[in-house]
Amino acid sequence: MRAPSPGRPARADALRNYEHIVETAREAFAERGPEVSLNAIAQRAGIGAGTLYRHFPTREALIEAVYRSDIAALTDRAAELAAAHDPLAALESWVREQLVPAQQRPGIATTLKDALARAPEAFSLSKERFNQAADSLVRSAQAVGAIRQDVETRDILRMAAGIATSSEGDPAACKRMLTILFDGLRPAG
Amino acid sequence: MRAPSPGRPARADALRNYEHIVETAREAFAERGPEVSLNAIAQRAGIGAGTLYRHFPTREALIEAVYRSDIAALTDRAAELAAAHDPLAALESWVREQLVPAQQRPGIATTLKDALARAPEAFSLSKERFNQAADSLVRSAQAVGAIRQDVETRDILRMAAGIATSSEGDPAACKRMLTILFDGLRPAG
DNA sequence: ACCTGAACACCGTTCAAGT
DNA sequence: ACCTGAACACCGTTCAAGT
Repeated sequence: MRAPSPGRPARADALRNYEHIVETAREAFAERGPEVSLNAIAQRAGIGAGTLYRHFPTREALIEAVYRSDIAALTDRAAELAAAHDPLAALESWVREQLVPAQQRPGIATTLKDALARAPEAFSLSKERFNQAADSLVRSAQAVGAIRQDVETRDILRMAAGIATSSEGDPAACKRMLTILFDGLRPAG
Repeated sequence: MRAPSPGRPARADALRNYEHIVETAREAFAERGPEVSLNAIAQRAGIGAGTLYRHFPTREALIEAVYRSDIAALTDRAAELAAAHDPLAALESWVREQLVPAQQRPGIATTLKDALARAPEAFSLSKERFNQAADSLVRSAQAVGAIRQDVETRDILRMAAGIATSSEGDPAACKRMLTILFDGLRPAG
């Protein structure tokens, strides 16, 4: 069993198609949501359906390519915050101001959920790096005793995802739930 | 604009079809998940697709009918727990032992999410009653100061839904997240 | 090597025709 | 009144045929 390896192709014309599909999909996801028909994306990009499917064997693969740069930005931002603030402030700021807003954009929640589920297999470098960045923030906060020891990084990511996706269009509710989450993360009394 | 009113029909043959569709759908959802084709359900029930669509104009309506009794059981259980325990124990027991396990069954999470979103319009009695039961548990716990005042019932339901659906197949993670939730619900310090 | 686009087996949904 | 089931416009996916 070989890995799907959805890498960028080498030949110039194939690479052009690949990039063009990703850009077209980005527009289509933004306009119509992440459930938009793949045939429609192919047609809009002016290429055959088979070309889309060879480059991106699953819808997931296409979504991943579209949001790869966003995942990378989240990863970079985590490192910046860790360098500039104390561990708890860095973690809280990252979740509240970067992760949750990102997950409220269509498509990216799916990607991050997938990152969380599959990263152990390390099939995608950007997802692996994302998980490591999140884990680093959490471990640092635990190391200084700012949050409880009996929590795992994926618990926080999952709860943040649940809050982000369930509070669509209600920022006040989102803030309330995040406050509950972070109060619940305090060291057990 | 008239309400869809997906009530049970009066004529005996139509009622028989209605009930048979619900039972067939219940089996199909359990076996194949809540995304199973409606045409497949109709065929399996031995009725025409049009009959299914007249009784249940949307997939949501069919799911609602299938899980109506489960919603009612959850509602009843809330009242029982409120009568038998102190408010915090009742709320915590209800969420941990009834609500979250229920949401982990396929289909019912969708129904409860819908209940939460639409209950203000009170278009379905069982959903309205469910929300009132949950609200009663939360208000009682707030009245005795057992949980924070600045939380709304729907925040708790949403977070519980997020935890239930994101922790599939990992009971230990589910327990950890529920502990974070309930610690976060303590009166603000 | 890579691409096209017709073709396949599906899907949700509708509606003329039946009883 | 209620039901049937063919028909419509789609969907994801594949693959022979081209370049």
